[in-house]
Amino acid sequence: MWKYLGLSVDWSKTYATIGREAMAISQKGFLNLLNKGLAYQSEAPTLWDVDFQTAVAQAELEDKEIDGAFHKLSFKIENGDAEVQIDTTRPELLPACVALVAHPDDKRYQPLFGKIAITPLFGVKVPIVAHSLADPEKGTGVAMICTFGDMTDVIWWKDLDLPLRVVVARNGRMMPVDFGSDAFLSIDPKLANENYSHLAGKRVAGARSAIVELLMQDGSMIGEARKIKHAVKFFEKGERPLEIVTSRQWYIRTMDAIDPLLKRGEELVWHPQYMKARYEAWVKGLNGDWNISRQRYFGVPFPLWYKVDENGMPNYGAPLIPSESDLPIDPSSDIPEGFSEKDRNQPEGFVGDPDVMDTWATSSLTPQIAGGWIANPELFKAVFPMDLRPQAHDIIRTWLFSTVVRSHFEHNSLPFNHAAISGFVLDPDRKKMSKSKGNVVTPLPLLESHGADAVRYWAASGRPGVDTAVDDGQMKIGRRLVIKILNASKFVLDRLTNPEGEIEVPQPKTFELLDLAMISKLNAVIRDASESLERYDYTKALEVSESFFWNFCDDYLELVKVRAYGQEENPNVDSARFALFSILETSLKLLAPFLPFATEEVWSWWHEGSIHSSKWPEPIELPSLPGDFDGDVVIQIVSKVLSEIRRSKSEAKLSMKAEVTKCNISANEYGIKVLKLAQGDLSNAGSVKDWEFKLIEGDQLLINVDLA
RNA sequence: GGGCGCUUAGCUCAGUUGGCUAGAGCAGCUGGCUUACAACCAGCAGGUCGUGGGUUCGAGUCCCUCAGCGCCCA
Repeated sequence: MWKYLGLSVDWSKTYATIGREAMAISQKGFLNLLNKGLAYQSEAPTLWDVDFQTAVAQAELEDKEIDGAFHKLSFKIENGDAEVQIDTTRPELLPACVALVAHPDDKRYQPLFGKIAITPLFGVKVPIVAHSLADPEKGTGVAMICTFGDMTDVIWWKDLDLPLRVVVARNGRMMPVDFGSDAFLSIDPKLANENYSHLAGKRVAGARSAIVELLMQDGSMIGEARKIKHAVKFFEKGERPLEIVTSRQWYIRTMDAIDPLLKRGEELVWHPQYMKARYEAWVKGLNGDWNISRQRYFGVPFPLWYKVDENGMPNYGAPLIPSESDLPIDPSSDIPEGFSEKDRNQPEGFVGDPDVMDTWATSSLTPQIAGGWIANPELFKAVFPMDLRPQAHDIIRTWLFSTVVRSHFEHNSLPFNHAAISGFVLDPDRKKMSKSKGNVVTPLPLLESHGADAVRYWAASGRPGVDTAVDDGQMKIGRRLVIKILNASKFVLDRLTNPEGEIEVPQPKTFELLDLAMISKLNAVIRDASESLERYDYTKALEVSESFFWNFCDDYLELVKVRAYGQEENPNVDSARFALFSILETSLKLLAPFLPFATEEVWSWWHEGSIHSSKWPEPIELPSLPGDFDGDVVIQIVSKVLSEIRRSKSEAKLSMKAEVTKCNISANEYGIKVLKLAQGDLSNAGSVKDWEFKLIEGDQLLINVDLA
């Protein structure tokens, strides 16, 4: 497909993010972080997908609005008859309740702070506490704090130094719990365990309906559940809300590096510039270190083992680290130095780290992988930091961000100097494509029906950062430009072909004003297109080149056509042919990045090598325009007269070939000078038999056409 | 709820630091076989620049308000 598109790729320099090389680089990168103290492991509450059975990082989260319901529960207060009512969307976590919380300024509940409430069904004593994150507007204003219902529970647990009561297992089921044990002290363990037996082993959703029934029977649920919509965290690929579990995970210390990472964002040149804001918003919004552990089968394993003590407990504090030259390793099959396979998973032996790395932990090293960080240090030195990261805007927070993080820590530099952020390709109705909607337009059929040049022409009309709909019309215009190039090239080259069939470009002794003016316009286009490309404004570069070329075909080519045939008496044939050739050759080069196949085809008509490895055009050096003539103005004046002649014929519904008996011009001295110099070409192009010039003051150019 | 972007002709889009009567292509309409091209050419018509204010001699452009659309995030 890339070849079909005409991408100029060095196929000897491809890379993959799976395989031994990528694995070795991921592991080396990780070990370097570990050595610098920038990677650490911690036993902490982690967002957990119960279906994928793995931890999930902040970058992979997605909030989804789902249906939920508030359940109003009544808690008794110790030593008295008073009650307090709470609203919760997750009644099944009642056995995990560790406290009740209200806002410190909430007058309704201030008298309760410091008192003890007793959970219904389970008889667990929980303190009533104050915290500013409790929302007085939400439900009754009192929330129950559980292990862990959401990220706010984690904050409360940390801030308020609360105990843990884990009831949800990593598989998403209610785990066995013994009420009466230290963590689950209850005033009535027998009843608590009896109630819990209805929940144990059930999935969260099943446990919810079971406990609602128990609460109704018990009388501690007030009224019916009230349906609400609320935002819940999901793994972006997951189908069930995330749970929060406590587990051992590896982290990269990004939180300490927020300021330097913001500075990296400043250093990077963004195309378009405003995309930097996305990066900055993401970095400023980070709320925890980057969790790179994943509990999956497939992935790059952490290259570590742990010694196991005599009781069978791994010593996570002192991992056994392989030497860099042994990378990549797989701790589940490779053996740390000083041990043998029979020591695996044995007391006094070792155990491999069971986890693998987040895929972004590898993708964040793509510049290192592509640059041959380990295998080809010379190449790496030459290409790193890279010039350009091209990518779409949706993965600024993942791919771009994580690559910047790794490069910052590993090399103290940016991974690339420019980031070109593209928009999405939308379907023809400007809707985002998605597999579920079935509106995906794949590139290959487009390429087959319109041709690669036409598709590229359309694609180039999408400016950096701007979403672009699949547009058949635009591709047809590209197609038309391609055909125009072929035809115009044929005409120009035919004029330059000598009897031996070779292309011969004459060096004129003198130049016609019109030819010089056109070349000076071309020079301006070269400068404009080059500058635009430097700014990554490829759309502008295409636009100026295309409109110049179209103009060249419609006006200039018609004007010099007859002269270029070389049949007139004493016309400056060489000047016309030289200009035609120079303009064509340069236009081909200017359009080559956008229409690689058509331009290459034409190029091959008289060249051996590829146009794509030819030199980018520079302004053509020529004798300057005589007197005070300005190229733009000259072309403007001549075109104006030509188009006036055409308009007259069109209005008279005549053929363009129709004869003009006399063309009457009123212009200032400058205008008349220009037109007299271009008179021959204009007469040819407009079939004008006679001219009359009248000198007038001012800048007006009046044209009166007498038709036969 | 926050951030960013978009809103200009029927459609797709240009429009630089504010500066002549707001541009292009497509579609539409009227014509034309013209020795590169009818897969083409010429011409014509088409806009209250999303709304409402403000700054200015002057606003599509700068500032504020509101509305609609889109993306990202909470």
